[in-house]
Amino acid sequence: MKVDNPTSRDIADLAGVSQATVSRALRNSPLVREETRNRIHKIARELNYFVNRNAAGLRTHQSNTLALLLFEDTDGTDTTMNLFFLSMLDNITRSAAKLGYDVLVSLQQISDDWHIQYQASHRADGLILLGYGDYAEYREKLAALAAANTRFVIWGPLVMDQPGCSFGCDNENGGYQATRHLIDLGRKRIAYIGRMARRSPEHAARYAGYVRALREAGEAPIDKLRVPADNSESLGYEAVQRLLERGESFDAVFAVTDLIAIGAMRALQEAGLRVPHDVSVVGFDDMPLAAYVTPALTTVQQNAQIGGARLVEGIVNLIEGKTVQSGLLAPRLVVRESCGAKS
Amino acid sequence: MKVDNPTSRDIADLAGVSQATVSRALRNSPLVREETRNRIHKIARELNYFVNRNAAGLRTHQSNTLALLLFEDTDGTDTTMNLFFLSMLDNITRSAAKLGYDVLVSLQQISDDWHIQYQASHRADGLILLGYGDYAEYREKLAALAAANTRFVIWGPLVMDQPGCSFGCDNENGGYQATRHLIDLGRKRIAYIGRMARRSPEHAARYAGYVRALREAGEAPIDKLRVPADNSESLGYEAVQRLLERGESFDAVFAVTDLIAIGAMRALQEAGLRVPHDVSVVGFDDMPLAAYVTPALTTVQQNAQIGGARLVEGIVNLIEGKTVQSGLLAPRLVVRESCGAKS
DNA sequence: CTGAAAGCGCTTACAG
DNA sequence: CTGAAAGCGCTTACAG
Repeated sequence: MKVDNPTSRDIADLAGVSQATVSRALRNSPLVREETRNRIHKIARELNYFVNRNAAGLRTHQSNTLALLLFEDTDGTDTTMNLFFLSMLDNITRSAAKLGYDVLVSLQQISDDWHIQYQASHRADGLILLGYGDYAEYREKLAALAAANTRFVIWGPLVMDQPGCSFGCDNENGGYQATRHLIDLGRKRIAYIGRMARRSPEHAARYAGYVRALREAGEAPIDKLRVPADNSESLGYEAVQRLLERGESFDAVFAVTDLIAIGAMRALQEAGLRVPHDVSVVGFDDMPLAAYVTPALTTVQQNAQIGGARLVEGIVNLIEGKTVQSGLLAPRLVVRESCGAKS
Repeated sequence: MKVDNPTSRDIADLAGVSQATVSRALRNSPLVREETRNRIHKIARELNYFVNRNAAGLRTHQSNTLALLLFEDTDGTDTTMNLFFLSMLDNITRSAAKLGYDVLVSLQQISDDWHIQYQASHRADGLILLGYGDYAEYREKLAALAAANTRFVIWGPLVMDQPGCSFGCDNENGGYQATRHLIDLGRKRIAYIGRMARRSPEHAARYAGYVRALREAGEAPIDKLRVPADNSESLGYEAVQRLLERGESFDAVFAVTDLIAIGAMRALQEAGLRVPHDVSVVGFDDMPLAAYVTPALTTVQQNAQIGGARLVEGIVNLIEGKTVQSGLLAPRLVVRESCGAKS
């Protein structure tokens, strides 16, 4: 009665039916009589039997597995994204489990050789790509994936003509919400710190939202209040220093990331300016740190929960041969202390 | 020349050899003549051919996959662990990739039905278990896994008679280092905030290290300076308040986690005590937040990098039929500002 | 060094 | 409702 590595044939012998019937019963085929089915399930449970996925996969050409490829920034210091990805991972595995998929995780450098092989080797039925990187390089790889008929969805900005299907944060909307919040608080001269280049579409979109909010309020963006900065605390710090040295007058800062915002606050405070009394600061990302800095940072939060679910839904639909529309998810403004809305 | 879903047979036809030779060549068997091997590799590359893992796995009874099971605390609020796990995940996937294994990730509730099936279904060759939870429940599940002949390694405390093989932080040593650091700075009355119950072996071990350091310095632990607290900021805060209300005199706090330490610092500062001038504080975990609080927290850091590598090494050895010894990894004291060692 | 052949454990048309 | 049979794409003893 005890079999070491039971197969469907062992179950069949024990149940006195054919192996085919066992296979049908375990997949809950309506073709099998209920009594028979129950008997087979019972025996399988007793023997700790589980369908051999390799055999099933070989037969059906499916793996019921999604490959999640996480691309890391080359410098490796950007923990912000990692933290966001973690909650994504959490939500992706949950959503995938609900739909009967396992998740294979691989951390990659953008420069790595690419992973057409996940699908070609039947290890995964489709790919989910997460991670920001150099856009130009990224794009070329996506084209290669598409050319190889690989099914994939991307988390990231929606870009024209980009191969494949993507979901991402509506950065323009987020930039708008952040700026609008400052305007509603009566701020008049709002500095922008961050990149604007086409190579970083998410920053560009946030900037576009900033401009839209200003325009809507009848104002124009002020060039002198725009300081380019990559995503780091020290660059945010330096950017504000530059603004102060130049003697620009401003009563608010929209920092394109939380890290930049935190550096900006440090520079302001060192210069004797009070946040938010003298200058309001908004960030973007809602990294865990944001709630703990002083004053607690008001910022824009991407919705990892819905994002993860959408990605899984998207790739599973692609796997099932359905058409999938790219889409954007509206972020949420998290109001804390750094703007003076609460006091 | 273009084949849609090429198999080894397609390669064989193109190369004018048998399918068996293709299989051998692709696995770099020395049996195949070099010239033949190269020719086959070239054709495979041109066709974007990758070995069907299901077929190979079915034949060899291997999946070359590790299942990483992350157990979450039931309350779901404990981001500390999640952050640590993320860096573990990173290191685990890297180490696994080096040894030719993929990593399947699944987030689980301790209460979930357990996953003997990962191995039984040939989806994974072995399991890596990460996550703290109710110890008694945990243990029962481990016994079930062991009974089903599942290969697994655990990240966690080393416990007597625990089924399976485990690697973990040497918490006793960490508690010792933290306390020793305080003693070396001249602190005399060192409070301990954290649990001590047998149900949380890691806290108990940290406490044991605390006691050892005191004893070594010729002191005895003072019962009145010991306040039980679970892992949260507010409980750390309350613990110190209680200490202060009771009028205990103390010049240092060893908090069994960073979150507790941060709450403790808040309570001290609100009471008008200066950290580290009046009271030194050490934490444990080195969560990302630790570097950013004021004063920056001195704490004990687990080595996720080595930890991840050891787990992978361990499970792969088990898979290969080798014997594996459980082991502990010494943590590292990260000296920042909260103890006064730097000033 | 290479080939013919068996077989891993399933799923699913086909036949009854 | 059930069974006999084919076949998914590999790996590997066996034979030469």
